[in-house]
Amino acid sequence: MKLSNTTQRRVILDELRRLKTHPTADELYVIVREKLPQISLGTVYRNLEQLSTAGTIQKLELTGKQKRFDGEVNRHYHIRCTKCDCVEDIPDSEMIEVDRKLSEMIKIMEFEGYRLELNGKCSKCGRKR
Amino acid sequence: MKLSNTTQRRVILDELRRLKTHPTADELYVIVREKLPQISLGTVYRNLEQLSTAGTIQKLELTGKQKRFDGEVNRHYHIRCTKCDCVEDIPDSEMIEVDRKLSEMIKIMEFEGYRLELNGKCSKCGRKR
DNA sequence: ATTAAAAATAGTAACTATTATTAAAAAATG
DNA sequence: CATTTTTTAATAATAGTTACTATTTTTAAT
Repeated sequence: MKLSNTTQRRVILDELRRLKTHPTADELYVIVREKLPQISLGTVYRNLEQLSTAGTIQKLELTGKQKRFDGEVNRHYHIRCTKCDCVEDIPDSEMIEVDRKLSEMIKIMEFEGYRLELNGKCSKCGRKR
Repeated sequence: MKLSNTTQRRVILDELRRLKTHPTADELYVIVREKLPQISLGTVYRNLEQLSTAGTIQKLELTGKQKRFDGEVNRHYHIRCTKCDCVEDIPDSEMIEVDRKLSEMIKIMEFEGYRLELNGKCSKCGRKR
């Protein structure tokens, strides 16, 4: 499936990449409407789906009923804040050891992958670092 | 909030504890209807919610749109099968090292918890041991 | 046991997040 | 440019779950 170059898709992707908040589809919809007031929510959903299928963005299935999207596709970990409920990246440096241990385990035990979500306070809500 | 002792609640809890399949609410509804044909789906949802709030059972938020429930409340890990889509327990023995590394990390980094979901083939679909 | 108060039920409506449909518009292809 | 393909906005439909309500069941206090 070939993705054409539409204004809507370009703006959706640009805004998602600009944001570091891992927005839900409807949060992104509100943002994108500032640039394209007549865009429809369905268009946002469809494009996020297409872009994640194409590997251009990442769909996050974290706790909570809404899916979230991430413009950064390289593997990294997320923390869900137990106070404000936001989702934040965790610096890779903090995860090196765990990451190695997990990779080792999935290899030995013939798993195909894993999904790890950390819970705690985000940097705004008081996580030190 | 005090939970009364109703037939419905008792059957729901019994059946959930008997099953090792981590059923969704509607799967459990089908099972429970064999004992109580007139029970309503809402009752199953409500009771699962109450029981998990009370800590008597566990609500699992894994990949996929439906929540699953587990009669076993002690911490243990789950694998979601990439072939048949079922959810299976992983023997604790296989997870000792990872578990220790994760516990250590959340302590050092001031996380409050984590959620780890493994992906791979379940025992029926060909996971070796 | 009787009864008043509290909690739970079945049935159904409502809600939320997401996906599908469709006719019209835009983009790609030649 | 003409035509084929893809995308869009608007809206309807769906799936999973939660809320509402009148009635019934359970509990607690006589």
